[in-house]
Amino acid sequence: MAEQVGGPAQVVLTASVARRYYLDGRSKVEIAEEFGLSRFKVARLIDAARDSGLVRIEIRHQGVIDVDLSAHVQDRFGLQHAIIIDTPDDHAESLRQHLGRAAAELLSEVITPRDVLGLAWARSVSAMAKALPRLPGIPVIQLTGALSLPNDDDSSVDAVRDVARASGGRAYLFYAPFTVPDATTARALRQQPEVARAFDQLGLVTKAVVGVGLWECGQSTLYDAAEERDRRALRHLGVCADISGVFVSADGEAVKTDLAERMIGITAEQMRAIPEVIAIPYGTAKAPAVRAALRSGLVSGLVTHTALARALLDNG
Amino acid sequence: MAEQVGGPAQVVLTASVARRYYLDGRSKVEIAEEFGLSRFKVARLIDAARDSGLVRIEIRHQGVIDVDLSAHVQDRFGLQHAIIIDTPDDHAESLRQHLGRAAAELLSEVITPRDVLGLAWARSVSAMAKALPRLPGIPVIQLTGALSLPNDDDSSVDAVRDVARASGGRAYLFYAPFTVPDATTARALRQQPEVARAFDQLGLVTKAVVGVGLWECGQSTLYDAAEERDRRALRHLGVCADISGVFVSADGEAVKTDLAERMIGITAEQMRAIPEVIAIPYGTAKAPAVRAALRSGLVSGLVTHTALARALLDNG
DNA sequence: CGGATCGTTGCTCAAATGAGCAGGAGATGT
DNA sequence: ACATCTCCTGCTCATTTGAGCAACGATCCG
Repeated sequence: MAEQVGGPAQVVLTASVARRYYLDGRSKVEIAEEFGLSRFKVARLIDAARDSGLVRIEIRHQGVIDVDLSAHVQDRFGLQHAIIIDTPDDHAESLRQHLGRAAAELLSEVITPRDVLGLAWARSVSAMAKALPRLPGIPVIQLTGALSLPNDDDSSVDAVRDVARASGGRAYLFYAPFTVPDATTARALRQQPEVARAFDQLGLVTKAVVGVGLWECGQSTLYDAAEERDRRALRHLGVCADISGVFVSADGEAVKTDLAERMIGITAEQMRAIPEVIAIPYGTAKAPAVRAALRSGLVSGLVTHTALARALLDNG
Repeated sequence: MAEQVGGPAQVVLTASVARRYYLDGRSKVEIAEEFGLSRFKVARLIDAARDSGLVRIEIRHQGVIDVDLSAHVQDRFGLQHAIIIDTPDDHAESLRQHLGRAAAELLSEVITPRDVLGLAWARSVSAMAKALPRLPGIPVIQLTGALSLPNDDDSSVDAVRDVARASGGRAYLFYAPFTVPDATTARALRQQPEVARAFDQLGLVTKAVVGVGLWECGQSTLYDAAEERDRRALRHLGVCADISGVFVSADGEAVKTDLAERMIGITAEQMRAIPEVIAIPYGTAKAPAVRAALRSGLVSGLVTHTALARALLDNG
């Protein structure tokens, strides 16, 4: 870089040639004829122009997507899709809306009429559902029960209904909590017609959208809703992340838990069978969980913000 | 420009491909293999990236030369060389120094050991001479007499001596004024051995450096030094510019004048015979004169500053 | 002055590339 | 439902382009 290209006349000639080539799109042969040079000379001038920095090529996107970081993350973690939203925002609610919108765009871009869509419970998934404009008429399957949140009227059901309405396709939804007090109740609930009907479709799901939580206080709605016994038990088992109810350790292994028997939701195996699972995590604190989720191979798409993406790369 | 490239996934893919192509210098075939696309698809993505503005290519020079303007001027006026110095400066002395330095660089770039260099009298030529670092050992010919300026110790002779010293070549210099009171004196001076020896070389000159003046008060040292009678007479003859003593009209025709008989200097025909004549004008006021000089075809190289170059293009 | 070395130039040949085209999928109007 | 339209894809073939090479000229030393 920044080597010399010679004297002023040389500089002007080089710049003219580079302009004709890069900006006017002429071929080197044409340029050679125009300037009375050999095409080799033209090629060398253009190389010199690039090497010397006289020609500067930059790739950027005047929008919310950090294309470079997105590509880097996608490449680094071998993802099918990675969308990194460039926002300095760190307010959870606002972040969720931004990411929801981006995820909605991504989904409407990658979904085809032959897809079957699965939605897990997560606030970011709800945000996406609300931002979704229109979709082909595809079936939408609810993947998990819902957690009721104090300050929020969203639920897994709402998201499924929203999306099904946007698509005009069949909605497989049910009303059930994410966790129940005992395994028996859970089994009973799974027998319930609506639940059973939805779970029967699980094997057909081709694309799913999930959230990611870190198994720590305030970093996972599932953690926050769990009893202290379960929190501890799972921590002891090495649980690092919950991917909409699927537990994985820091090194990306699915972890079998007692809690699973008391949950209404998709299993690790079922999730692994889904060709594309898009996660929408946010907050730098969750970086270890996201790393675990990516390592597990369960997640193949990521929609998140710059700060978290950088955290992933810095120590990933 | 600025068309869409599709959804976020598309944007990220396009950016990745464009990065590999433009920044990493991979071939489209390689990229196609890497991303599992056809090479045609890759080509279309790259085109889209350019059209949409995702890839921006700019050509600039982080230096004093405005390469774009230079190329434009060179093209517009069919010049062999055009160097436009980007400076907001409008102080004559400072401008002269900048242009002198640039002209010196240009000269040392284009001069070859087989050239014969001619120097006319002009303050900008002196400035160039002072800035000249080294040159092949070529003959240097003085083209005109000198005008003595009140606040300036430079003269045509000094410039010739400076350059000859820089080159180590033979200097054909003489001590004579640019204008004399009558034609007889002028003829007598031309008979003078030193003058005659220099003028004998005129036909051999292959490159020359000259100044340009506008035939108005304060815009030409020759005008300022002339008597009121001559000023008027030449204005009546339609003289617009003096190119180191060669007079041309606004439409670029050489103008024959009585004054010429009282001058010690190169004629229009002799100047036309020189393959490359580089002019170093400055000051926007001189735009009409420079335009005339360019139109005359006597000048084939230009070293000047942005303001004057823009003035030339705006109304040229 | 002769010889060595370095950079520059234009060549050949194989690979990369662009223009234009035909087939197919999806959208649209009747 | 059907015909038509449009857009997208990947093909062929001719052109453009790059890598490496040998000849040339200039410069530098001995």
